[in-house]
Amino acid sequence: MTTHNPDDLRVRKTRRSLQQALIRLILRKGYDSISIQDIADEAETARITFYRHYHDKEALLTDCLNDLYEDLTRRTERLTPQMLVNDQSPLHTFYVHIVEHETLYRILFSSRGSQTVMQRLRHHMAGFALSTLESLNRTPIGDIPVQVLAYHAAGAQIGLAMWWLDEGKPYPPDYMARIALWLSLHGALGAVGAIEPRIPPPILP
Amino acid sequence: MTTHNPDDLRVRKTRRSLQQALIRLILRKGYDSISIQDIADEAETARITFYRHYHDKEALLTDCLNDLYEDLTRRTERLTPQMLVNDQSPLHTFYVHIVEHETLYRILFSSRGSQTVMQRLRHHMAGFALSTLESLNRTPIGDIPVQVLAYHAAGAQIGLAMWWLDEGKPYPPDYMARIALWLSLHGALGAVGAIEPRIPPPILP
DNA sequence: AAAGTTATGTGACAACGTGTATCATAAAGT
DNA sequence: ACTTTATGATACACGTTGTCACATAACTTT
Repeated sequence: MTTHNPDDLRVRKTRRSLQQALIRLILRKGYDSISIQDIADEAETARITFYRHYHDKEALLTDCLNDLYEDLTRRTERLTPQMLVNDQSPLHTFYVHIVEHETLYRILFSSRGSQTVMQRLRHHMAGFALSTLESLNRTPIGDIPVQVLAYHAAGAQIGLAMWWLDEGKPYPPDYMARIALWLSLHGALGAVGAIEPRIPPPILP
Repeated sequence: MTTHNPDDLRVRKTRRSLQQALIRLILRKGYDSISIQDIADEAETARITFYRHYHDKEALLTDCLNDLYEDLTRRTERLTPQMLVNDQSPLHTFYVHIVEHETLYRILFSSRGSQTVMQRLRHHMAGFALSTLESLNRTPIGDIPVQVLAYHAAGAQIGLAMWWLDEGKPYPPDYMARIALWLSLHGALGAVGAIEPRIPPPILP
């Protein structure tokens, strides 16, 4: 496969066409049933041109998702301690992003969506959780691994967002963002007002 | 497609062969590169026989995973308040189950796993969270919807388990079960020892 | 155990998707 | 204007899919 020059106008135009074509096709008929020929037709380009830029469908999808994540990351700001209690949290950005790209998120979350997407999203959210933890400027007690903390929170956010879309967005995005953050911070016992007794965390064996 | 009698010995034998063949093949060469012919060869049956029982590869995989899910449901018990602080929680059952069926869970959690089964697993975990909340015998403060609480916790558990398998099981199952439950109960602020000030939950708009 | 029923095996088929090759053409870069 | 390079058109070999009849084997029923 010839290595194309990414700065060439033709190359950039072709790749952008292919990416947008894939998005449109995913919205129209789901990911799995899409063939390379479909993408080429939709992008109004030759099938062989696809192979000159991407090895397979997954590679193109990855390219698209990178853009989506870049867009999300660009908007996501670090969480400062003061921001923990107001509406300007990165989770708010997340929920607004979901609303803006609702159809796409809906398909990615559904049974027709790709699990690869979810995995990437989980890593992304875990990274956000890690930086949030850093901004708190405290280390976990009881030798709780930070990774455990991060992926616990990441899964919680994604699972909640999936439920929210499934149910047809029963609550507004800003409420979801605040309650989601609050729950991750204070836990279920905080939610039921059972603040005592505070049981110490399990110790690593 | 002829409707086969599931009680017929030949049918049960064939389906079992196909299921086991798929598992073996996934172990050997991954899911994506497996063709129907491969499955038929491995199961020592004719290719057309596959089509007489399953519509496609995904259907066979779903069948395998449904069995897994049923097995987990059978073993999962309600969480009593006393069980919250010891090792006998359903989460312990969950992690032991993952270890026992590690290969299948890897598939389920991987990029090619079925999102449908994942969705069912999420609902299952959410139901478990709901019954846990009931056993606490307290209602959430600040009008927090119980569904939000449940799916927040469910996502956290599944996300954490996925990370744990991805990382090659860096901690023992019983530690994971206890830390997972503790984190859902006490939250991230509990994990960093920041118990005050206790910020009240957001109010529904 | 014999007769009837039903699942499986064989071999073949068209349709489709994939990946690659060649050569001419168009569009970019210098 | 000249050179370089990406794209388009066409074709090919190959593997996979889904579906036929028809014969045979295995199971169920009496």
